[in-house]
Amino acid sequence: MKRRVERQLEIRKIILNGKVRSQEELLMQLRKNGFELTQATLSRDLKLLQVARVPHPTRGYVYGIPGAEKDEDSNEQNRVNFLADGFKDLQFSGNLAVVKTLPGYANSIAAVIDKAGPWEIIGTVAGDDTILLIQREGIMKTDLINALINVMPNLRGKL
Amino acid sequence: MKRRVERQLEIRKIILNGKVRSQEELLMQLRKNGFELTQATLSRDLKLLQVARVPHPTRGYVYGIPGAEKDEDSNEQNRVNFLADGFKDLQFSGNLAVVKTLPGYANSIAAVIDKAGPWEIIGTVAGDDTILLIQREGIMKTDLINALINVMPNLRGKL
DNA sequence: AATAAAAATGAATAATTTTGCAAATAAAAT
DNA sequence: ATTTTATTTGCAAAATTATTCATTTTTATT
Repeated sequence: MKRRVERQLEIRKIILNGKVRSQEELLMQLRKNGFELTQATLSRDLKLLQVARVPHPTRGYVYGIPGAEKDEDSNEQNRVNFLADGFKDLQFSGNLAVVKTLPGYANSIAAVIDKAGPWEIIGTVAGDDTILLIQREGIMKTDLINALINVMPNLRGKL
Repeated sequence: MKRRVERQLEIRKIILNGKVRSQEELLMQLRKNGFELTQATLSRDLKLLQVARVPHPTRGYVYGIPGAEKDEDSNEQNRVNFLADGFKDLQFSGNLAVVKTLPGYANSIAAVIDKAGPWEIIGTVAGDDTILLIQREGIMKTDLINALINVMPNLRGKL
């Protein structure tokens, strides 16, 4: 399962070089660089990487990454790390904790938390960019913070 | 030749509201708002406006304007006033406040609140016609109400 | 190591978007 | 006002991209 990661890194790299007009074109490039795959897989990769096809004044359409500028990571654990980048803030009120995220990240992050199912958190409710965490009675803020770090190591330092 | 400009402005507005997943969907919205056109024309408009279809972590694909995020300002205030019309009711329970809105307004209104980020409110979770506001510890109801009025002046009198 | 479970992939197909072209509409020129 | 020129649009077809389904490959478990 190494190939997939390498491939997506390569895709990012090519995209950031900024001259791809279609998936077919990108596919050729990838094959030239030794990656075997079909357009179907490429489409899925692009979706995962959030690469969009944006209209370009002179070149018709060009693939590009709206937000990012950097490169690296992708795979299941890295997906979590990646999602952690969407984390913005954590605040408490009574037995509730409120996580603010970048738009659209709340559900994914909440899903990660749900899946891990830390004992300290008895449930989550996610909107688009906000997650409500209901913490178990008797839990201290630091316990919950540690639980989150346990689920998403990358959060260390952001909390 | 006025219709085309108006239409494209309308498209921008709808897009910036951020919930369009396909041209068909956008087309319906436009028709509902009194614009007659086909999907082909829409495609061309989107190209002109440089609106891209970007993969969204949770929503599949969403149309958006990569570069844009700002402008508005004068329009922004109008948008806020407009959205305030969707407000229906406010009730409290403990450190929570529940806002009821017309169907479909919750997310937009919550977004306005989030953007303003009043100190009294530490987070929001929005569904379709309901917004949950988590208020900071030690805040009184009147404080929260005033914070809301501050964010959306038009609410004065409705609260 | 064998088996079960989960994830990734390709082929084919469906869904969506773009575009060539002719017709309609608007603007400019006479 | 009429003709000429340029712009805009819809239709239908082409091009492109996304997804379904079956299969293979990888990862986890016993």
